[in-house]
Amino acid sequence: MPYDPSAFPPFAVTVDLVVLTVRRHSLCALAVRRGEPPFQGRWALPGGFVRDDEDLSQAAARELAEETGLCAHDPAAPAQDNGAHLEQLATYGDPKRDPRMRVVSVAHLALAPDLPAPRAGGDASNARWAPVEELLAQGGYGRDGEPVAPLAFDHAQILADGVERARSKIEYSSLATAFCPPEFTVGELRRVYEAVWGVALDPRNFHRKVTGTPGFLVPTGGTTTRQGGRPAQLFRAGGATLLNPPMLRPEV
Amino acid sequence: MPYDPSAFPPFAVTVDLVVLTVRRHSLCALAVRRGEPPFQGRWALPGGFVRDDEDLSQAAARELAEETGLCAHDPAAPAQDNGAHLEQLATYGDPKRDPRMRVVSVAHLALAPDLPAPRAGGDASNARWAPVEELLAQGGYGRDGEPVAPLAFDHAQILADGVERARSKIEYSSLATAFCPPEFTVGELRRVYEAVWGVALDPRNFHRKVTGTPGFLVPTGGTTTRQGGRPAQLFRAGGATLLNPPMLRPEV
DNA sequence: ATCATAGTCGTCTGCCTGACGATAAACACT
DNA sequence: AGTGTTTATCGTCAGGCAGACGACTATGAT
Repeated sequence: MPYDPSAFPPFAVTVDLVVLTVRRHSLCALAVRRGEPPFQGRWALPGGFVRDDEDLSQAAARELAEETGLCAHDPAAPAQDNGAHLEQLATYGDPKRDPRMRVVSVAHLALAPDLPAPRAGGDASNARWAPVEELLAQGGYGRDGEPVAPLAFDHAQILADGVERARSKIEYSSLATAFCPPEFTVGELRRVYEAVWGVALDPRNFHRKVTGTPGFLVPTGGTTTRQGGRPAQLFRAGGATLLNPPMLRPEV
Repeated sequence: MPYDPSAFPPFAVTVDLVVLTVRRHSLCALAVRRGEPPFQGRWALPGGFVRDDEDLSQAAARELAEETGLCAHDPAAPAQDNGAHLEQLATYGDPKRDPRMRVVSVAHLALAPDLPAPRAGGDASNARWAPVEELLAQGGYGRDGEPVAPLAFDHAQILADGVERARSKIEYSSLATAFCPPEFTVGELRRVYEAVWGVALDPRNFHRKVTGTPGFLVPTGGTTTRQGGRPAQLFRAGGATLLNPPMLRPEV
């Protein structure tokens, strides 16, 4: 049995990406327009086939670079120059999830700071950042009132799972800094939490919390006034990845 | 491109299982002995190919039933008669993880109460419960002094990831009850936490904590004395899946 | 000058936690 | 029957953290 290729059914394996960022106070995901059937013209998550000699994380990093120009952020390299956080999310393998053939998709979650306009093979009209509520509003209407078709395949489920992962993971890890530029203020970090969780946080308690959690933030010494108001201290992400004590998400 | 099978490399897709239980105060995993190369005679995690018409979770549930006789516990069914908790863990797809061919393995994590001896296709000598430290002690020695070979393939990594998932998930979810029989005492639940985390917990504070967390435990009215000492109240798992406030794992 | 905006520092109160004393109810001895 | 051992359960107390919120600071806009 071991070497007989007929002993197991062949699968296609893909990686799909949930790329999240925070723009204009709302959590947005990268969506690309499908150029071919099935689901031609519909929005979908970026992704593609895993190549013959690639590891899954390599394939995800390659797709991420192709779609956004971002370098995947190796967990071992804390200096996040232009790197996004990238981690495996979950794997989706319903026999009917792709009408053409049996496809197993290993979804990955990427978190990136706010970026300029996306590019999908150089074609800007086929890729965009969209608020996740808009992408998940099945058959609803977008911000400009036009009807929005649901995402292709099972990508709505994948996106929902990715958003939920991000929401819960910024609670007990320093992952929220992956949404920020290399240097950021406490207020910018707070707006990340507010956008991802969709809640308002008390600026004073938030400030006390994040500056008091060891290893979360290290001051750079500089200040900025890019938000208006009194100048704010600039910070970099500290070495800690697990927050102790964790940030607490307010009750529903 | 869409319908051309030559456009993507074919993969074999398997499910591997990390089946955990608590026996004799220690966290144990199910291991099976490989009967064929590669890694013939070595211990490995149970698993097998995903069939053509199966979803990944169905394949995992089927393998679990074949190896242990357990029914997979659907998250929607809170009554855990003889059902184990089953959830997807992660997917492993290094091109060289199987020397024969390109295999992507979707690992699943199963948590079960203490069971009678395992069976692997009816052959008891080819399946066993082993303490996870023993299985993870690369090239170390088992409890009876005989040398232990490391697990086959990348199964040591998969097992380590599964154990870590279990350790962190019993902190903020009611998953620890999946290690207990349908009715159990606070002391039995505490010994689960102690075995999984490998720490000693204060019985008084633990009792206050779990009985005070809403939805975690519901008293059945009965008592038992199977642990010796004063009779203890019996409880069933409550409906809550997420614990608020969470259990706190003591510091390192 | 005045206002609006955003940041930062304090205070107070209630809740949770860890440490630990005390009591209760079974069993195993003598 | 009495005594010790084991496990379960209840209480107390001090320290720490979180939410609510007042106060003050430093900038730009009018």
